[in-house]
Amino acid sequence: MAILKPEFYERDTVLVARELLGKIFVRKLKGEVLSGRIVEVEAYHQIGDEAAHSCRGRTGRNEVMFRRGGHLYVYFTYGMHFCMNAVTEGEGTGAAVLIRAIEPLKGIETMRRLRGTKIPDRDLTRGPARSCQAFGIAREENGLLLDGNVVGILDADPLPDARIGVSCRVGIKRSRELPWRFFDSESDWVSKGKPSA
DNA sequence: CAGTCGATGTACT
DNA sequence: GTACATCGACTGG
Repeated sequence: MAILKPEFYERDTVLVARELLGKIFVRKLKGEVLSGRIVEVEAYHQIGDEAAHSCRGRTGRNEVMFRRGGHLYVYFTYGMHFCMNAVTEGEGTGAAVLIRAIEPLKGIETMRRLRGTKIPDRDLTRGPARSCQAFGIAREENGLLLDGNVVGILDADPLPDARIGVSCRVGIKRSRELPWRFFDSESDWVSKGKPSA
């Protein structure tokens, strides 16, 4: 399967979020390929979404979120964690899809090493900050293109609609009512985070 | 199993 | 100061 091109990301953010389920996130780290299946995502948008980092306009922190679709937006939060997003829509829009959980496929030994030995395999990637740590995603990866050079997402068969779970987003207070979290309802790797509404 | 709570840096009021 | 797109250790049942 091929790496998803910018045209995939430059569409409606909620649509892109749904279609990212089942696709394969790949990350090259020191010559090794880490990969996994995306099983949980959330959409964020500057317009009508008070929870998005972009909701009050462009700043130094969220600058990448305003680039054209197909970039990787990584941010630091809670003093110790990173989360990663795929930027969507066109230049200047300020929208992205948060990758909340991934089912590990390749490079599990490396993920175990990056996450720490006492972590059960089940918790390697079950959550946005855990996924970043398992794939070695941090500040240096912010702003990279998802072109497969260092990071990228491989196309795969779409999930049937009946298999896609929908809920409100996790860990936010503003715009909590938006049903913009999507997950593979048959996956054991979806995070345990509780929707905020 | 569920609930609570501290850690810890950055952005923003 | 305060909030934060979280996690892991700890508690009690």
